[in-house]
Amino acid sequence: MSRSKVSDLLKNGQPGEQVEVRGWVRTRRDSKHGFSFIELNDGSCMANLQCVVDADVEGYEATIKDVTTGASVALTGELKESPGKGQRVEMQAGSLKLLGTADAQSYPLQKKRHSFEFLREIAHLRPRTNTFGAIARVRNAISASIHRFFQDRGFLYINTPIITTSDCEGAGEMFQVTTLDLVKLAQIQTEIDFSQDFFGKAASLTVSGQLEAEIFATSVGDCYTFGPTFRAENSNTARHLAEFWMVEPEMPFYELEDNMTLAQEFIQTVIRDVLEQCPEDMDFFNLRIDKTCMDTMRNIIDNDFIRLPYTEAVKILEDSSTEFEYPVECGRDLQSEHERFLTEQHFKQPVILHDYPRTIKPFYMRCNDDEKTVRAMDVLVPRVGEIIGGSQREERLDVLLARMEECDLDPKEYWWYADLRRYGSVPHSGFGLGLERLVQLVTGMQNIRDVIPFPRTPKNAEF
RNA sequence: UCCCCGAUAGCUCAAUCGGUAGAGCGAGCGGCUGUUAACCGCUAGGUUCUAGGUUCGAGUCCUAGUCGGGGAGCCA
Repeated sequence: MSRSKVSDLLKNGQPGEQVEVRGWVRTRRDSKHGFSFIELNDGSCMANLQCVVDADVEGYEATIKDVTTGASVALTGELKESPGKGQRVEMQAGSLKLLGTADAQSYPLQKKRHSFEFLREIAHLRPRTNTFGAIARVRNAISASIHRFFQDRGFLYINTPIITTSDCEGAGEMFQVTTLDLVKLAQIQTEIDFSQDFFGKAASLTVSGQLEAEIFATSVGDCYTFGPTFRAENSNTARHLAEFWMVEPEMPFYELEDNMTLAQEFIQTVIRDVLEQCPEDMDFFNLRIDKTCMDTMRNIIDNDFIRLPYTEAVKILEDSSTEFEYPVECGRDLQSEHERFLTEQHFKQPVILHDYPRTIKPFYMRCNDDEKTVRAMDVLVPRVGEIIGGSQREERLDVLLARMEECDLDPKEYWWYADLRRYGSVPHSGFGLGLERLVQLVTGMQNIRDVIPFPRTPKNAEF
């Protein structure tokens, strides 16, 4: 007999079927009338399979005391209509085999609610809980949907490098990558000679695949990257990770408006897919994690995102009667509280802010004719804030070089990036979406450390 | 990195003015039960985050540190 998955049995299993299941015990309830209920979970879905094990079942006597929360077991038996409430079918076990024990005294996961802070300390066991199992399934559905969205539109999936020697892409502090013997170098005080290092120059982990993606956008056409990204910022918030996953589409012949349209369709399509594919997990999040979760999803799916120029956003904020801790000032970046006001209170739906002051944006964004703003866009969503940052790229060589100078960057370091404007330059656009922030948005989870299996943050890389 | 708050049983928390360390849940044992957040009784379980200091006496006050939470900055 081959192993069935619990999700399949609960959905399609018919009374009378002989089946085998394997998984981990969530809880056991004994009846002194000589049988036990075992709630078995194998991670395939939120729900457990209730298995009724009579005392005369093979393996019962010898093992039932060790069939505790967390233990792994294999069960064979017959599916039956369940007389009890809470499940359509259950298993009447014919055999019980204990695969691995879990000492009840020391097993950290109890039959009770645990705080997310505590579960973070046992990240190797937290996927066995309802919440983290659901997050894993939803995150998977999101990732698959992301690929499907782009593949359906003929985008090429491009693998951009993890290790880079472009030392300043204007996107934050970088993790250095080296094979130099740091212990030895610390003992003899000397200048570091990076020509002796593995790549012959200083190298780091990537903070973005955008510049490389532009190479492919201007050759093979629409493309996207989807991979890990590293920022060595000492940021300690519920929205930042040192290692996170980013999706970066890059499209030739797209202007900013096209970019905004793609961003909206992208988010809406992925959310629609998740609602369709993970209904039970989403019910759980809506019930236990964030009661407004489903309403927020519906709202995002059903409405066009608001498109709002930066200058008009400033006006709205200035005209509002709300007292902000930090005053709104044209020419400066908006504070989190301002962004939250716009998306959570004023519009109550996603907002795409665009055409920001050039002084607060990176060199590669396309300059507007007003010489004050650039074709940048940020997609803001309720509760999570900025989920997408993107722009139309500067395709005019002279303007790009001038902007590099303005930003104190050495054009020599970006010779190949400038070449793209030197030979067959075209208007193009792209954006970056933080995967974990999207998972946060969909699940309602408050802390980004809980929507990635193994969070990396300052002072934290245990698992 | 900055501001505020916190760290006490396996987990979540309480402990008045500085005076003998407490509950619920979980666990063990027993009872009851087609149960499903099961229920009832009993039992065990503590270097009160770390290092100093004040005091006759510190979980409680002071200093420094570590880690966590909320907010801010950086951003996705």
